[in-house]
Formats: sequence, C-alpha cells, structure tokens
Amino acid sequence: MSSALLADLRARGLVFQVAGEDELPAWLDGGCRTLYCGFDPTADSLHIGSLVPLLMLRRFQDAGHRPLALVGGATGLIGDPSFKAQERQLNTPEVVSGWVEKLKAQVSRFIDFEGGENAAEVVNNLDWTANVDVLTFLRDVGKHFSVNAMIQKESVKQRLEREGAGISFTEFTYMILQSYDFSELNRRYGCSLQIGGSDQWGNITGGIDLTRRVNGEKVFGLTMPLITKADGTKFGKTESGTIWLDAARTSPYAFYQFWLNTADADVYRFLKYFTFLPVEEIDALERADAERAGRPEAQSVLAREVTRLVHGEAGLDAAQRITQALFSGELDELSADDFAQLRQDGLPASTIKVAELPETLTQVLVEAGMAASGKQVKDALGRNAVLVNNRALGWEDNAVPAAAFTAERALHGSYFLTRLGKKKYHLFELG
RNA sequence: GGAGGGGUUCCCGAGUGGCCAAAGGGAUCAGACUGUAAAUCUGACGCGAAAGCUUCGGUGGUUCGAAUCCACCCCCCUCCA
Repeated sequence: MSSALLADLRARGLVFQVAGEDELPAWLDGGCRTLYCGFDPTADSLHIGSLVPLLMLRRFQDAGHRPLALVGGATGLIGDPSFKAQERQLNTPEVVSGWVEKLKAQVSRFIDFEGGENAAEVVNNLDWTANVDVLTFLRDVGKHFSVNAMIQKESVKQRLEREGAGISFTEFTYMILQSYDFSELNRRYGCSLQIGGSDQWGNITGGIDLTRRVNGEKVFGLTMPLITKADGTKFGKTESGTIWLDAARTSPYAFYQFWLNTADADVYRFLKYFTFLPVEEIDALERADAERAGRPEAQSVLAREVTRLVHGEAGLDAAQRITQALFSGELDELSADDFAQLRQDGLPASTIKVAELPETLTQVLVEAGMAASGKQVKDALGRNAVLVNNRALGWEDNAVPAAAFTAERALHGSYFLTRLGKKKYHLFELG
C-alpha cells in the first residue's frame, strides 16, 4: 500500500530528497508508521507555504500512517537560520506561546484525530525541552554534534561565509534543537520519519544522525520541493501581501481568488501539489483544457478544491457567492440580504455617511483602501475604470462625491458596489 | 587603528551647483487585447482635487540657488594591521 503512496507522491512531484531511500518503501509497507512535520510559530497564522507539508501529513494518514503535527513552542523561541540571509529578531515567550495555540488549532484542521492506531496528534517541543538544564543538554545532546559538520551544512553556509552577515550561537544551535525533537519523538512515539520543505534537509539529517546515536534507531527523512512559479516570482505572495490560512487575515474570497488567478503554466502542477485529486484525473483535465480553446477549467477546480480544504464547505460557498456576484455583472439580481451576506462573507466593505464624505472621490476610495494614492484613482477615473453600481464615474465627478452616493442611486436604498479596475471591489453601505 | 570606495524616490541604478520630483530598468496600478490568463502595446507611478508641500544617510554651513560644494557625525563594503 505504501510503496503506492510513494509512487503517487513522486508522480505529483512532491518528493525532493529522501534519506534512507532504499529501505523506506518496504518500511512503510510494513505497517502503520509514525511520521512528523514541524511548524514553527513565526506569526499567529500559517500561510500557504505550509500547505504542502500539511497536506503531506494527510496523504500519509490516508495511506494508513500516523501523523504528528509538531508546533515549535521551543524552536520558535530560537529561530531557524536555514537559508535566511539575516539573523532574526527574537519574539517574547508570551507572544510565541500565544501563536502556538493559534497554530495548534490551525494545523488540526488538516489531519484526523479520530479512529484507531493512526489517529493524528499535535505535539509541542516545548514539552520536552523546557525542563532540560543546560549541562544535561550539552553533555547528552551537544556531545553528538560536530561543529565541523554543522558548519558544512548548506543551510547556514551563507551566514558563515558572507561578509557582513553573521550568525549568533543561538540560531546556530537551532539544528541541534530540531534534531533533539526527532530523537525524542522517536523515543516517545516511535516516530520514524520526518518530512519538511527542502530547506529543512540539513535539520532533518541532523535528527536522523542523532536518533541513530542516542536511540540506535534507523529513521527516515523526506523533503518536498520548493514551490516555484513559471514566471520566476515568489509563490504565495500577491501585490497585497502574503496569503494566510487564517480567514481573519486572508478572507476565503481573497483566498479563492488567489488560486483562481493561477497561471496556466503552473496550474496543473499546483493541482498535483495542493489537492487530493488523482493524478490521472488532473492529467485528463489538462488534456481536456488543451483541446477546448479558450478559458481552461483547471483554475476553478484548483480554487474550489483548495478553498474547501482550508476554509471548509461554508468558506467555499461564501467565496463562490461573492465571485459569482461580482464577476457576473448582474447586480440587479442581488437582494438586500445578498449584500449583507457579501459583507459578512468578507467582501471589503465600509459604512459611509453622505454628510461626512471627504471633499473628493479620490479621498473616498483611498480611505476605503481601493487605491494606494489619489493619483491612481485619478488615472482610473480618467479611463472610466471606476464603477459605482455598474455606472462609470469620470474625473468631473471627483469634486462631488456626495452626488455619486445618493440614496436614490443606492441599491436597496443603501448599497454601492464600487469597482476600480477589473478586480478590485469595495462595498459602501449608507449608514 | 591605517588606506580606499559607497549610502539617491518600493528595488536596482544614473545624476557632481540652476533646465532635477531627479535618466534608465524592474516591481506596482490603470487602459487596449483576452479567459478576472500569458505575451504585447499605451498611460500613471513622492504627497495633494488644486494651489502647493515634502525628498536624495544625519546635522549644521557656503550660495540668489545644493542630491550635487564644505564641516562634523552615523552606517555599509574592500584592502592592510
């Protein structure tokens, strides 16, 4: 069953490096194995960069293995230097522990805690590091690490070699801490496989070595590739910032839109990375899209599947409802309830009072966050790119914003769906 | 500690007394085309509706006028010790 899992992962392009490659398939086939992946609290939410490893845990669980999601209450206090150009600012223990709680909840949505021997578990490495004293740690753990080997790791090389950079002892120790996690999880849970992004290779192999030395156990490691985009830009960022998994930071609607805007050159690869759809199905979709000229279907499948995974059926409904309402152009068909719902669903919105409007339209839209500066609004007005309830406004309307937001022009007496350009929407409600 | 080079608008990078809100490229925003794509073309791109206001590491100074000259200070890089 599990060599089938590995074959599927490879078909999806999800396997980058494997430690113990020859023995891993047989080991996985031999029964329910325990594996783990760590997530450090560097913010109060994970972003889509963590999605691949999260789904990976799920893939293993679906294949009959037991996933442990480790939240780094301890490692988060130190900071991983891997491939980071600069030393990072330390966060206070209070802040980190607050983030740990958030991440625990977030991570939990992707794996199943019910059921038998392969029920998932969330663990926190602070549990086994908080009470270890320095001398014990140095003697029992530190002694197994060769600094000579540690400074050879590619992940810290630029920090050691580059002029002007540097690495504190604190961050340099990170690898030891993470290695200790693996050996402890091996001891406590029989964990025998660690997975992570390709940047974690050095930390993972460190843990494998330590586990062999202190527990005499042979354990495995597997990394996933860095997600790249065909145009060379960084995955997971948009003009407006990072795409987070937390609905409070990135609304399900914005999340859905992010995936819907995936480039053709990336979409089939992403379907393999980010969904559980069978590879054959994805290949079939690609062929169908290629035969049918015009708009491919893949993006909407991707957006649907990933939004459902992260935000659930209700989040997906909200995202699709907003998308449908905005991009169909049929505003007349929306009821007052629908507008209230859109606002509820995360469509950017604000309440305005005609008497308190600023002097110009540019100010109104900038304050609503639709544009970065008045110049952009001015440009858009000059090109008929500002629409209020589907009516274009011009530069001549700029000085009289009140005229654009009169009750007579409002939908259902109070709503103004305002569009700037093709994709930026904001709902103004008379208050 | 010594010698030299450098810090320019989001990024890279020109600019060495007025014609500089500052070349060029990238990013970004908007328009055309289209599929809410890609590529391409066009426009905008310090802030401001405008009048105007504020920028070129910092602080002072010279000058009718400074990103450009002077003094001191801070930071970065290269070489030497």
